[in-house]
Amino acid sequence: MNYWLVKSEPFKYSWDDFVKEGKSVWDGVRNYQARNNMMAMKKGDWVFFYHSNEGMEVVGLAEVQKEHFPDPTTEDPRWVVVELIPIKKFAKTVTLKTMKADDRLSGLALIKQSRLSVTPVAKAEFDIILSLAE
DNA sequence: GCCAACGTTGGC
DNA sequence: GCCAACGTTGGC
Repeated sequence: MNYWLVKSEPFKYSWDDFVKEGKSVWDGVRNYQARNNMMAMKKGDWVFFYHSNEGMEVVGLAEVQKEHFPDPTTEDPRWVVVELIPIKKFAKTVTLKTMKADDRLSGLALIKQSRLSVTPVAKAEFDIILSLAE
């Protein structure tokens, strides 16, 4: 069981859009590191859903429904997608500010590699963020 | 809106 | 294969 974090700009695709559709094919990733992370995702892994640019906070929890398959939005075979389903919206969102201020989260890939759209989250980090969200 | 970080491209 | 130029992302 692994843990991840995906980013989306809420004015393009928000948590509410995600819930409305009931699932999401995470397409459009054109970065090798992010792609590699998606390829490592297993069905049942948990995924934080983060709003970048506006909000800058973790808003909810999702789960990997389908492991990687070719990105239907491109002919290029290098790119893959995963399918995610929403699990729950957090009672309290966890802002980037909060995470940056927490020493226990100083190693978070989200903070260290702010431009990467799909990042791994360690079990310990996952538990801390989850506890901050409840 | 600015700019730092960083990935990608292309000339050599 | 190096590196400068350029484009994109995302925090502030």
